Amino acid sequence: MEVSGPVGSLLPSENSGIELIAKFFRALGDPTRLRLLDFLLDDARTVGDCVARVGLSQGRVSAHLACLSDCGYVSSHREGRFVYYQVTDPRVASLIALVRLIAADNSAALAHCVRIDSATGGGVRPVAPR
Amino acid sequence: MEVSGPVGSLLPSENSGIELIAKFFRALGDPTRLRLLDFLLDDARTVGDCVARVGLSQGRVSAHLACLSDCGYVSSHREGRFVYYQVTDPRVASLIALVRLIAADNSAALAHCVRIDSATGGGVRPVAPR
DNA sequence: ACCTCATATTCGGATAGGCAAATTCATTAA
DNA sequence: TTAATGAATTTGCCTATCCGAATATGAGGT
Repeated sequence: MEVSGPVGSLLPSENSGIELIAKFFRALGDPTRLRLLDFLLDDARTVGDCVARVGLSQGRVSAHLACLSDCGYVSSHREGRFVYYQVTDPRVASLIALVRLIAADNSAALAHCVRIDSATGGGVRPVAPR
Repeated sequence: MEVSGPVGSLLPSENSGIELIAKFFRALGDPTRLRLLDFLLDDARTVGDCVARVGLSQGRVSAHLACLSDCGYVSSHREGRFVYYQVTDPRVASLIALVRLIAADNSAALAHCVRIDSATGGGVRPVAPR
């Protein structure tokens, strides 16, 4: 095994590993999931709480939470009819904080980046002016 | 004005700010861009270098680099006919390293998360077995 | 068993965003 | 100016993923 190069790669050597990291980032690439994550940093909350918080349909919120859970950003436990979700890994907060810092220094350019669209999402939109 | 809650929010209060953070994450949610970023951590490279590295079309690579640039992950400078791209913010490496750590502890679940698809992309695919 | 409430999954529809190929723009050499 | 080369943009196509609404599943109460 190599003793490690001068700088080497920060990424897994296998394609599947790189794809996982990308997936992991994509999980945080949605405003709703970010809001949920933020909401779940302090306390355990039920799906209903989350629905009230973000204002989307129950089904959609449930799916978002499942996604965050699959990716390991939150953990969940059932209590009777309720399921509680919560961020348990303290590194998650660090991650968001770090990104906030970096993004803050580039907010102007970021805002104008059209290669990644800031759309509202795929939902019901008024008309789309051609 | 509030003096700040017990923990408060890690996110911007404005929707537009949250959307920016999401955008920022989405920029890293693509395997090709991750590979490029990794490639650009050590030295400045031309678009041609990057094309050779990732093996995609020149146009696609150029667009990916522009995206990374817009988001502030890399900076660029022209030298004659060549344009060099490079990661200049050391926090970018920290960010990737941190995510690697967190993702590593959840790789099993992450790999099975179907809510975020690991697809190869929209390009030319052999056949797709119905 | 049956009903109710909370959560999860499925369905149909629309946009974001990835890819290659072709085209255009920019810069330097003849 | 014209040709050559590297990079950026446009075009057409295809998949990922968002959304709400409807439906299904799980747990507790009657």
